[in-house]
Amino acid sequence: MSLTDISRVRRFSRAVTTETGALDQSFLGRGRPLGVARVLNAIGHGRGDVADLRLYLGLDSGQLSRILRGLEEEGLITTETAEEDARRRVAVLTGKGSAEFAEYEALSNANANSLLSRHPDPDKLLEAMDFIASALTRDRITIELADPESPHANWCLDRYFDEVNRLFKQGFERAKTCDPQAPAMRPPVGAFLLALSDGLPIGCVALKGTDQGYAEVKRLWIAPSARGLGLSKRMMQETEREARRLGIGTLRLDTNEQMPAAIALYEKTGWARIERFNDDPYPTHFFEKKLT
Amino acid sequence: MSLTDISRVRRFSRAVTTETGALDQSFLGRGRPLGVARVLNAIGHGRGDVADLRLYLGLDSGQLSRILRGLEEEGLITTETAEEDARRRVAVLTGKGSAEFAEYEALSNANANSLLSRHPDPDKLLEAMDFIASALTRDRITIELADPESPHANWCLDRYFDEVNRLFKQGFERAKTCDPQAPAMRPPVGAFLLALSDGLPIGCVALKGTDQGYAEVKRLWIAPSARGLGLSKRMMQETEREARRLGIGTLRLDTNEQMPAAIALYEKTGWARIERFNDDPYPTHFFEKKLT
DNA sequence: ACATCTGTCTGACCTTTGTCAGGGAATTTC
DNA sequence: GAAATTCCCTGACAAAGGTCAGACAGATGT
Repeated sequence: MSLTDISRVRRFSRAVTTETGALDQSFLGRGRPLGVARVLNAIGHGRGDVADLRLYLGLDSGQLSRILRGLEEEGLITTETAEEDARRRVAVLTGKGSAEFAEYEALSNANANSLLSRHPDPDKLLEAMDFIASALTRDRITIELADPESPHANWCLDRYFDEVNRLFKQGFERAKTCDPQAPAMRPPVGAFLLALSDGLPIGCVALKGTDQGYAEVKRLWIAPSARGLGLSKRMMQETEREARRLGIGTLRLDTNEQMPAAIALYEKTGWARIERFNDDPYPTHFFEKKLT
Repeated sequence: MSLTDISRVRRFSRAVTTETGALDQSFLGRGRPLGVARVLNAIGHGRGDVADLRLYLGLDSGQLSRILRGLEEEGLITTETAEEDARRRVAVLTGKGSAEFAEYEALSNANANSLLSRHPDPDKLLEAMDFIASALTRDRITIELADPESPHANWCLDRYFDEVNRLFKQGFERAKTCDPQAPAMRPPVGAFLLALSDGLPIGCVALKGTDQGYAEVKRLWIAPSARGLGLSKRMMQETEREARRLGIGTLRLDTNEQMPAAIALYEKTGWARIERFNDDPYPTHFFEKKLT
């Protein structure tokens, strides 16, 4: 790695710490020290569990305990013992606490908004941010089962169709293809998987159950910002695992010659070329994989 | 601005603070509090002036004074009164201090390096980082006079020629064009300007003096990561100001039809199309501007 | 039933950071 | 040359962050 490259990284990190340092400042606008504000925000984001908080914020048990007591005295939270284990405690926002949390959220949003609107090309800035965030949190991307009609799923599918439409010379109409119905992508016949990075969806894949002895893999999509991280391979592995769990023995999929990266992936991971098995006008290549 | 966009910005900022938080941790590996380490590093980077330090690090005068005394007791720095103003003090690294500073630099470099080498496509990551760093530090981009043969200038010029070569279908050979000689780009006949963002060069422009009653604007280049920020306009304004300072009354420039953005800029900022005034094979458009 | 482990809380203590008023020396202004 | 200003230092104090040993209650294993 050349020295210039390193100084580019360091310039980035200086720029970002200066900026996000200013972002931290916004937390101070409400007369509460940073540590306390961070704890309040973490609780607001659903991390009420004390042990979880300690881990997440890297705080000493004594320190966290004091901060929690302080918040309790302010009337912003209450603490209850957890049901499943009476040693553990869980912090919960009171009404006043929720209002205060909302104020912090508004501050954060306003900050993000002003950062974005100061830039002449916000879309490009967002793309670069997504790319970097995906790169940095790569080790923390999770793949989870989701409902095919949930907002996150729809967000991904919309992007998928947009992209396919742009890619195919002849265009792509959702009505003409065999778009799987939601029930076929739900257990026990099928599944829908989302890749989440820090809570935001960055990829999806569907497993569509059929009554013909096989299931189809469809709608594999990875956000542009998350490509090149080996995520599609992970998604496919998870899909196979899910298929096994559902007792499915044979997987099929179709794809188009204009997606060479996808085709290469399938060929590298044990999929076999087969004859056309449907009359969808868009796909040109057909694959099958037996699960053992 | 949509809520999704805002959550994308916030995801970025969380990802980055987690990562650069870990980077700050590295400063703690040497048994010194963060504030002290920051001061030592700033001094190592040439910011020895006490008033400058205070401004740069945002420290209270009392606090900085205490930190400096601490570093002095450790034998890492000495402070001297400035020559030009005996009230001001300047901190200088001792031999031991330089060694310590070098250790911090090595830590930082190793950190940046590991971040980069963990990524499958470091070049793309660097580009995204440059883009964001330029966007965030936009208000702090400075334009300075530089020597046309300095390393920074050469770095920019190399990139300029690379890019022109890629842009022109017929290619571009530095030998065939009228490449101005360095002395023509130095005062008192000409100038060479660099755009610096946090010390790194991100653009250049040359003012080439001639003995024919006008000067030529040449080699206007902005790093891809810094485009769209209105920087070329600022560079051209600075060039005109510099020309006035040198007593130049007429500016000329040539450009190529394959650079529509540049042509649009010239037309919008008071340049007039004129006849070809040289026999350089590459340019297709010629402009002139009278300075009043 | 007993010992052991786990999760949280408390109190004590220290370091670091943040803030402010005032003093002394050098410089600038009039 | 006197007054005002600028720059750095000092001392005092408060707030916040960090660390640790021990107490207590609940969970777990034998």
